Order: sequence, then C-alpha cells, then structure tokens
Amino acid sequence: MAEISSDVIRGYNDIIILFLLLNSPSYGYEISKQIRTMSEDKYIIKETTLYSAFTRMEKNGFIESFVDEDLAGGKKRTYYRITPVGRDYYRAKCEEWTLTKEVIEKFIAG
Amino acid sequence: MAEISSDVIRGYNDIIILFLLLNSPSYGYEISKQIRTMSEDKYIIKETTLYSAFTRMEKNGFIESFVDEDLAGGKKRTYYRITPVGRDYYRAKCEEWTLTKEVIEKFIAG
DNA sequence: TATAGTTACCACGACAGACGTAGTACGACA
DNA sequence: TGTCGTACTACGTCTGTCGTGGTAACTATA
Repeated sequence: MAEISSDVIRGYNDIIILFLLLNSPSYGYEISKQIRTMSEDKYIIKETTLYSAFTRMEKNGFIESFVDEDLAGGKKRTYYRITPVGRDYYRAKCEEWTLTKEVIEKFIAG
Repeated sequence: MAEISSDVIRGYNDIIILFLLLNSPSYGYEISKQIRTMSEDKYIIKETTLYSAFTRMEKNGFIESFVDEDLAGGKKRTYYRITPVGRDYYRAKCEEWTLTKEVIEKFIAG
C-alpha cells in the first residue's frame, strides 16, 4: 500500500492538529493517537513533528498551552487550546485546501 | 482569494511537471506557462523551484535532458523527456495523492 | 523480581524542497 | 534607448520534518 510521505503532508499537520482542538483542549499524546485512529492507521505523525508544531503554533498565536500538574503520580501534562486567531487560520487553510486540491487534480491522470 | 502556499504544494511540483511531460518532451519556460494556464493563474511556479526540480528529477532518473542548439539567433533550449522510471514514479504519486486526500479531508470542516 | 510496554514528553542536529535575489543574453517593439 | 518577453543559471537562506537519543513514572507479564 502506498504510504503518505512527509513532503505530501507538509503544511497540513497544522490544520490536522487544529481540527482536533476545535471542540476541546487536548495534549500531544492524545492528539497523536487520534490522528492514527481517525486516519485508520494511514497516517502516524512523528512525535518530534507534533511537538515542534505545538511550539511553532503557540509562537504564532494559534494555540495556547496550560499545564495540568495534578495527575496521578505527580506527573504533568501540557494541554493546548485553540485561539480565535487559530480558528481563523484553520478556516483560511481549509479554503486553501479546496483550491489546492482543484489545481493538483488537473495534473493527476485517471 | 486564497492563494496556494508553497508548503501545501510541496511534493506535488514533481508530479505537476511529470504530467506535462507524459505526452511529449518540453522545456522550462513552456512548462511554467502551461502550469499557469492549466491552473487558471491560481498557481504560478517559481523559476528556481522549476529548474531545481529538473535537476533533482534528472538525478533521480525520472527525466532525461537534451539540448536543441539550432534555435534562431544561435540560442539553446534544454528539453526534458520523461523516462519509464519517471512514469512509474508519477503513477505511484497519483495513488499516494488519492490516499493523502482521503486522510486530510477527515480533518477538514465543512 | 525483572523487564518490557505504555504514557508523556524534550533537546539537538541534519536534511531537502522552496524561495529571494541577482545576473546573463538575445530579439522584438515603441 | 529602454522595456518586455524568452530561456535560463548561481548562490544562499529558510522552515517543516525527521532521526536519534534521553527522561521518568506507572502497569502488565513472566
């Protein structure tokens, strides 16, 4: 079976992550599992890709982080929440996707 | 209007170019114009992107070049021809596109 | 008791495709 | 004379992805 290459997905990791934050905050490990489940194991995001996307998107103001320090065993977990700016960015990217898809499909045979 | 970003198209320039070589050899300037026309001005490939794609794909064995030295005014023009390996690569990338599109659309709202 | 697996991250550096800037050179046209 | 179109090329920068490796606590299995 064909596999999804990083060059192909590049630029979409941001909107995949933002989609999963639309309804409620979440954290890295959970998002990673959701991507895997929702894509039916077709796309498994690399941990480094995911966490560097968090850092970048927080810097860009698309998401905000907060830490849950009260987990069992004294563990911490960093949650991310989408901002209004992030929602705008997500919407714009969805429109861009529609346009891009139309363009690319002109060059796809069959 | 939304514009196509480089990150989004990244990884597809190769198949866009290969598509335009499927039926006959062509050269940089012509391919650049064809992309623009076929996409109805929605995607205008950068010259540096196009010519570096030629170099890379020739190195990978997807295309072969030959020079037409008999143009008016003593000018030269470098043509590119798709190889059987390039055709296989193109086909594989089209399949990958179908899969990728399905995955991404699970994360697109509306 | 040992050890492998799951959860939940982070740091560092490398890589490759896309792009910005700039330059070459010829012909046509105003 | 100067701009536009044709047809490239060189050089360096940027950025998202990924490989490698590390930390640390709990949980199931042998």
